[in-house]
Amino acid sequence: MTAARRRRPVQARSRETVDRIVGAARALLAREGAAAFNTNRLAAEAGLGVGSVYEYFPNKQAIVSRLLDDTAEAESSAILALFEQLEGEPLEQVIDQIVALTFALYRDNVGLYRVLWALSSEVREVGQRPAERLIIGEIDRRLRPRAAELRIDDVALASFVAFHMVESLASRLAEQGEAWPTQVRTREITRSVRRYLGIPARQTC
Amino acid sequence: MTAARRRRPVQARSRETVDRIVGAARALLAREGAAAFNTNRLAAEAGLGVGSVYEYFPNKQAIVSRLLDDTAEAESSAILALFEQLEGEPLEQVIDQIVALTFALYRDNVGLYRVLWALSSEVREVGQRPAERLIIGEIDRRLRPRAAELRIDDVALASFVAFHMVESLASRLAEQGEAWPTQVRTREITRSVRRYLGIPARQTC
Amino acid sequence: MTAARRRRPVQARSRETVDRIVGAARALLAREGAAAFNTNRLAAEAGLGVGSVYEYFPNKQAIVSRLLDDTAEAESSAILALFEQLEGEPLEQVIDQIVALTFALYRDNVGLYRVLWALSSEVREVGQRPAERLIIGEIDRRLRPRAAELRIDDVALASFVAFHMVESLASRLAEQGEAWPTQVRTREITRSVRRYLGIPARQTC
Amino acid sequence: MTAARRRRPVQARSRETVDRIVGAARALLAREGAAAFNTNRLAAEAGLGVGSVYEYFPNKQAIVSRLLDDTAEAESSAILALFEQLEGEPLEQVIDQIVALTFALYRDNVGLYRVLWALSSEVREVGQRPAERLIIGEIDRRLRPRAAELRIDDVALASFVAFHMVESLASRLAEQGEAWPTQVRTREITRSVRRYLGIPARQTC
DNA sequence: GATGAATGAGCGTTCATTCAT
DNA sequence: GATGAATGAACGCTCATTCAT
Repeated sequence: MTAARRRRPVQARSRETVDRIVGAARALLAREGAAAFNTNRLAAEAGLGVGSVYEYFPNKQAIVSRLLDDTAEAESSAILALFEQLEGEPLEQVIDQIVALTFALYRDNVGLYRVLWALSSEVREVGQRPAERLIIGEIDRRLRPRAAELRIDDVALASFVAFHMVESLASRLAEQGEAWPTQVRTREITRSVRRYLGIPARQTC
Repeated sequence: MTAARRRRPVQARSRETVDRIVGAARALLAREGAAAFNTNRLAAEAGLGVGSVYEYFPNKQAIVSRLLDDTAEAESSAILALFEQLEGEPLEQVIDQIVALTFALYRDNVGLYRVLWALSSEVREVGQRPAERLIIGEIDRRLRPRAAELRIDDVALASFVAFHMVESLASRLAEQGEAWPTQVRTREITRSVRRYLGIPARQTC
Repeated sequence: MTAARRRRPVQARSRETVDRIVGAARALLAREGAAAFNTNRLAAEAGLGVGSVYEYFPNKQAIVSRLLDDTAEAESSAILALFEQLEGEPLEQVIDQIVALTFALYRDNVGLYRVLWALSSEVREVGQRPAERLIIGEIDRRLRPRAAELRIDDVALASFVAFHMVESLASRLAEQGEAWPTQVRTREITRSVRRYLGIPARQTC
Repeated sequence: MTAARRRRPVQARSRETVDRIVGAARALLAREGAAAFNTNRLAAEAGLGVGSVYEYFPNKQAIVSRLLDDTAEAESSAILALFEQLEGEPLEQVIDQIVALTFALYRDNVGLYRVLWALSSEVREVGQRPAERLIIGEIDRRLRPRAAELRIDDVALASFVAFHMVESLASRLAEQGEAWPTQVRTREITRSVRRYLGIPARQTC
């Protein structure tokens, strides 16, 4: 237990320093963009020496990857958590809520994503991202029981399209804050997926 | 007229050189990627001195912007030409053809776009791109007469969403060549927009 | 005596740690070369923290110097021991044996010497190395009684030249394993010194 | 001819710049040692920007190699020229002159060689250096006709040993300016080779 | 207008050394 | 005495940009 008490703070310190670096990277990127994101500035932003950054990350690209992974992980785990929470709820409800959450997440992170995108030339192909596969799987699982009723031939394709429809419309509409209010934009995304999946709109009872 | 005759060749020469630079940039980017794209390599690829490149472009970013604009312009003018050619055709037909063309364009250019995007961290806001506005305007113009029939409240929003739905699904599905055949993917995009716009599936009733 | 008994183990511990560091340095250098020889790697190799290395050596150069000294000391003490063992033997015999030993030592250590030399740009002048002086002194002592007979004017010079002739030919020939067999190479070095010193070839007259 | 006149100055300029870099490298190395030899200091010493250095050399190591090659080339061509000039002269004469030249060359360059040695960890093996092979070949060519008379069994071995004997004694003795005068030192090297090769000393007629 | 040698700020990265624990 | 996380000066090298020709 003494050993544990001794080792724990060290690990905690490490994690803390890594978090400081990642946090500084996020802040720097958000505040000053990709052009200002260099290892010396990053270290300064984190309140560390450059060497310390390299104590925890093998190179600059690894920091970008970490940021990319962290952000994707945060988003997908939020979405998967909501899926879980909505287990058993009717599809209509699920769509409403997932769309609202996706939209909110994009509104907060789309700038960061853009910059990260620009920094990592070697991006994983769409559809290869593990988080994406999990979410599409979740959609697939809910769609499959109602496939016949909704006249969906290829559930995998429908899930893929539904996911990307929500994700890309959310990202595109997230930037249109001046043209339409939030509620209008989310309702429009909801309507898109519902109609795509052949789910009758609630209002037309 | 004498003056014009004298200036014309010079301007023609200029245009030609600019085209050579832009062409070389496109070729270099396609062949060796964003990392190899620097002004010295570009000048060599274009068969010019570096100085000559700076005679026609104030800086590197201007070349990237020009490439971005040229590509967007080529795409949108192809789409706008198709719109014009389909003037008077029923919406159903128009959607089919435009989707097919958009998908084909994306399949060919998505690599170049990715690389250009990575190079220009300061990208114009979505919705600000002039080509995009023109296409959305074209959609708007065709949608407006049938707005009542299709129960579309906000035609501008519907046009925006329809455009981005096609564009983003095309870009996402363009990379899924191994999962589904081309025809299946384009049909699915077509179905998405049709359903979104409330156009009944049986196109030829 | 109590004080001595208390200090001794501490000093013994110190010596042991120093030996561990020096041994690790030698191993690291032999295994991975000069480029991989840095204080962090060395500490890891020695199973110590970097700080501990600095407890025993003021800086990196001191470790290199120590290694250099240790190796030179090992070599020269082997040679001096052989000289002592051959006390009273005829010069011809002594030369044979010393050459054979020198050649063997070089064949084993030339790689380490090369690497150490590359690491220490500030090397002592030739002739200043204490071990060298001792060996040259030993040669001098044996040569002096026979100086008249061998018609040697300047015994100090002859000793210096004889030493360096053996040492440098040994180091050069040590790398020519593919061109000539070991016995041929050592015989040639022996012949060189003998002739230089004017010792007639038929050793056992 | 106009083209030639135009191109020539450019090539001349290039060569001049390369020479400036090489000269600066030599001066810097000689004056401040290996530790001060870095690309920025070198560029400053040459009165150029760092970039210009990299216009002519792919990396730092290439400059060291160039220096090494230049120095070896200068030395060996001086020696080979002397060999040529002494064509037909008796071996005794040749040895005298070659030793004197070698000694003089070493006295001037031994410091530079030491530093270059330290900078290039990946040094060519002894015996692999092309200049060395040429000189040994030259010795071999002169020794062969007299091999029987001098009772030399293996001319190749004798040439190798003679070369390295002169070279290494020259380099070792070059640093002993305070112990013995130049003439004494060169005479001792000459005596060494003569005796090694079995050539009777001039003085003992 | 064209050239390309020259530039040098600034990058990513290393590693000898320190010092709080 | 031991530790190893933290440091930051300094390195090798790149490449957008300039300017004398």
